Amino acid sequence: MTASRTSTQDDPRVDPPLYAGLTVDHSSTVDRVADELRRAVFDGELESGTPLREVALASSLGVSRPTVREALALLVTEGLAVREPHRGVSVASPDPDSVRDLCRARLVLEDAGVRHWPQAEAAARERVRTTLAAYTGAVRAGAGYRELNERHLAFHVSLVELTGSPRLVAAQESLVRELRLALAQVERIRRNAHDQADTHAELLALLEADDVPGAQAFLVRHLADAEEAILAALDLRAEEAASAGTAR
Amino acid sequence: MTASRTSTQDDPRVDPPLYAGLTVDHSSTVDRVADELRRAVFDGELESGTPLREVALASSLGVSRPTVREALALLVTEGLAVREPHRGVSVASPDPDSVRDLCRARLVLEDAGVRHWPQAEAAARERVRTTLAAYTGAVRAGAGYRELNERHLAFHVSLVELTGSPRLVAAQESLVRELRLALAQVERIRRNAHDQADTHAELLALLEADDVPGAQAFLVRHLADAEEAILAALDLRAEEAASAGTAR
DNA sequence: GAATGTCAGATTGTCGGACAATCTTACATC
DNA sequence: GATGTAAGATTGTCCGACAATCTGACATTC
Repeated sequence: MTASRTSTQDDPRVDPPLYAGLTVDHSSTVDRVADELRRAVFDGELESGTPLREVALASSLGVSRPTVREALALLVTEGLAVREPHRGVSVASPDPDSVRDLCRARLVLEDAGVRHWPQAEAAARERVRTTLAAYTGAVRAGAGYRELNERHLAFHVSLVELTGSPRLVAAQESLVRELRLALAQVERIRRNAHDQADTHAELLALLEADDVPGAQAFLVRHLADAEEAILAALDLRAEEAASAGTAR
Repeated sequence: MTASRTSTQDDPRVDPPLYAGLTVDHSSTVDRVADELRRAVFDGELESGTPLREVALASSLGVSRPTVREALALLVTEGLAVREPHRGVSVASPDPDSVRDLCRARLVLEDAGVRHWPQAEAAARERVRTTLAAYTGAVRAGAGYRELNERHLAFHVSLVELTGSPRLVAAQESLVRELRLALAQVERIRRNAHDQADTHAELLALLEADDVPGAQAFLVRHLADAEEAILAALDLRAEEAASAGTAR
């Protein structure tokens, strides 16, 4: 309620629609620390399970302990880290059950978005097209697997945006964040992202043809495939970790 | 991922299934402060828009400012309060757009739950029945409107539990929390909750008959009615506030 | 008279230090 | 082998302090 504590402020006092494109960074230190931690987690610099010590992070980042604490609390509510009372927070470790749940949940949200396609606002439909174009463009440009993941997940978020519901989009973004964590942990080993640009183009084609049931069925298959791929990679990663453990 | 920082811990070290029913309150001071604030908000003690000053709350609750800050951060992430940079946090004020979004979003989640009825686990189905029974029981017992709201919303959460997805349930609980806030603000004026026990019984009957499409259609109507009722009450409340403002 | 500059008060954002409570680990004891 | 004890580390909570920022009132300038 009373949403939008966002940056851009359209103040009614300033009459002319001037001063567009001017923005000031209103981010707090806590936000920047949280951003840095997220980046490190997504980039695989922080392996899953790694403890995030408050004092160490504070001195390392040049901020105070309360600031780090607040940032860690953010990560915890986002599901990127877990807090065990009196034991501190550590990077969350994706387990198969979590991945399965993530995929089931996002199927519900993305399916809702696809169903809304006919009634969706033109702007939302256009956003689906542009995010897909950005994805395929990145694929053709031979972008790194991290950027490909970004673009890929952005497309799936844009599907939920078809519902026009900010809260559903927020929920999807939360799911995608956790998924990104899982992917980051997986891709520390297999440093590649599937090229699924064609697959997604096919999905969009079905939508453009107003074939909603077809798009739904397509989405079900696509997400099932994705789930299977992630689980397989996760399994492979667990095996390697186990063999590394016994070898030691 | 690696969920459950919950209270009950099933430790594999203790062999006999003894010590059941023994629990220790592991809640932190922050949690208790947050609980108290939620209660005050839901009970209408704190009107929407009321600023939540850190120092005042700290001295009033007998805790330190950092503790209050952390609790307020929790409320903000839950959507029960909003933080404006350098201006502090205040109780969120439900506006019509938010209510519409909440209803649209929960329709997606609850509809997903209803669709899952045939494949849902027996325990989940049983939970729907028990929460409905608790609701109707409370209605017959002439419970207060607060308890009725609790039971009513619990039923709608139980519908999402049919999906078997913890994350979807968490999302629904978040939506319901915001809805509770809106209802609390509305009911400061009209201190009554609709008796919708019969309506919900009808929904369950459709499910028991495995008439999923019927249940879906029923749910759409029911949620549309609920949305309309809340919006009307909200409108009425806004009018009273306006007239009170001009009268002063 | 409207826009702008300035100041004081209030509140938050961030910091540093401090201490108690708790967990872990290792060691000692029965 | 189970239990008790001590040390070290880490978190949970608190206090005090200061800078940054917002608000509002007042003075200034054109």
